[in-house]
Amino acid sequence: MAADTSAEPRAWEIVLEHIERQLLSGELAPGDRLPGERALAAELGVGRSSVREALRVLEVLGLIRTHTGSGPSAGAIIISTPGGGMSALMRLQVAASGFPVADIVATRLVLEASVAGDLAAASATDHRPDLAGAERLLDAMDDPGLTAPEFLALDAAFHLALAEASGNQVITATMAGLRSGIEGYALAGLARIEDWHATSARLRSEHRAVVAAIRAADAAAARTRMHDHISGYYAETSPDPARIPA
Amino acid sequence: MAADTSAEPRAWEIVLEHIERQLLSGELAPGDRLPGERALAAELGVGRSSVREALRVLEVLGLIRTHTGSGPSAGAIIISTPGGGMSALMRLQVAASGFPVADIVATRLVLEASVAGDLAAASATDHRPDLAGAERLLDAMDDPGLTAPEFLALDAAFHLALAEASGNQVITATMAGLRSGIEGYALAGLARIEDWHATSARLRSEHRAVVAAIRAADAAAARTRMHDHISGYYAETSPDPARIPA
DNA sequence: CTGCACTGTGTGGTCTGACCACAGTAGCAG
DNA sequence: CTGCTACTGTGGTCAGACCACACAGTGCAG
Repeated sequence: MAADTSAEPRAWEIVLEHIERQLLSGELAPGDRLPGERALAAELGVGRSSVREALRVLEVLGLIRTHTGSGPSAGAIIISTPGGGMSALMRLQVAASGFPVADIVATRLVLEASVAGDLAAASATDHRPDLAGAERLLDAMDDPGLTAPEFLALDAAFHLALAEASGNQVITATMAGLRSGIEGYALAGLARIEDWHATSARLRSEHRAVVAAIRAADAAAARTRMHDHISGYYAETSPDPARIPA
Repeated sequence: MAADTSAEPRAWEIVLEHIERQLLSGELAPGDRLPGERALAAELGVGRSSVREALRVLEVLGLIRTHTGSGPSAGAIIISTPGGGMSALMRLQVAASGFPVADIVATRLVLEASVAGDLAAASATDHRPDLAGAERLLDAMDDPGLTAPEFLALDAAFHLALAEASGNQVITATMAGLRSGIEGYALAGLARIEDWHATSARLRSEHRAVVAAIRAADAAAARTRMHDHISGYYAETSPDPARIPA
């Protein structure tokens, strides 16, 4: 119960905070190479294993990429791929029952409807969003030879492409994570679909309708169409139809 | 270019996947204790340091909590505190310039407006949301002796309380993370406020207005009031007024 | 002089063994 | 029965060793 002002951080936390500080101060920036593990350990007065634990965290969080060997691409390099860390977080939290699937779907609903509305609004300005990538995916989804899982992968890529078109990296990364979190459920839900051919046709038509609303700069339509699209698919594949997010 | 089907995962990934599998299969559930690090290492045929790297990741992600010593509370225990992992992720991504602050604010805007609207809609049903905690925070914010940082802390808690009242754990955790990511900016932005007394009064009045709209089951008003509340504060404290999320 | 094989060096990746602080528990002394 | 003392097992940390890898230089063969 003593008034411990220090709290004695663990060794790996020292490393993490050191790197975070250097990141905030600009001493380290994306593209830079971190000092070697041995050098970092000596510099901070901790063991190499503690350094490695911190680096492992940074790697999973999508902040660094490590390569063995020598040369300019070797070592730990600062990157910024938020999607990876978000996906790992969501996947594991779902696995540990920290995130109910229904909440993930509800969040996706909110974000995607907002993205669709924003894209439509942007279409009315001179900063028209680039939907070429998304539409290429829609064309690919028209291939009748696709299996259901292949179709779902393209579907996920389409939704992600819309998020990217919105330009909001946080929403893009979050949606990538949300999608990863429910990927298992999405695949399992396929079994609940009676007529895949009809469902696929409906999904494709809904996708086109969303894009059309965006291109027409009809924000309200874009929002509701995206909302109904996701909500409808979830209702069709959910094992518990009672708990459908509004 | 040989057809490597294995790809030889790294040792710590083996551990991570093992635990994730056990989580998904129900073999491990929140509250359970993981085997000791030495036992896990022996069981999976990896070194203890590799096990520790995986556990460190799980800890930062908010999936386990570790305690030294002996007894029922010692060891690594499965928990589910998504907020922690989300906060670390956002904080570090902001530090590494992976997440622009403007995108975080924009995301917060979307989520909080949605939360406010949903709470208002719920107020019209018999499942009225519990706003007692949020209102207690509002009362605390009326204390004229508060410093600006103290006020901001209560403000953050208030917004989080609303998210919690919505019952969506994903949104709650995400908002906690978003908030952590821009905490530094929020504190730095205080310097840009000319008349803190007036700003504080306005913020408090806006908070009350949002809660009033929720209680009145006026979803549209709740949404717009929350939207304007956040957007307005950000406009006041942003160093770059040009980039205000719509 | 050119080109290729070889060795050198530094990187992350991993394992092992050791020690520490800590907390509960069993056992002993009173 | 009470209270103290070792004991045991936990995570936390460190040091050292070895490996695979990839580049950089060297030196020999042509």
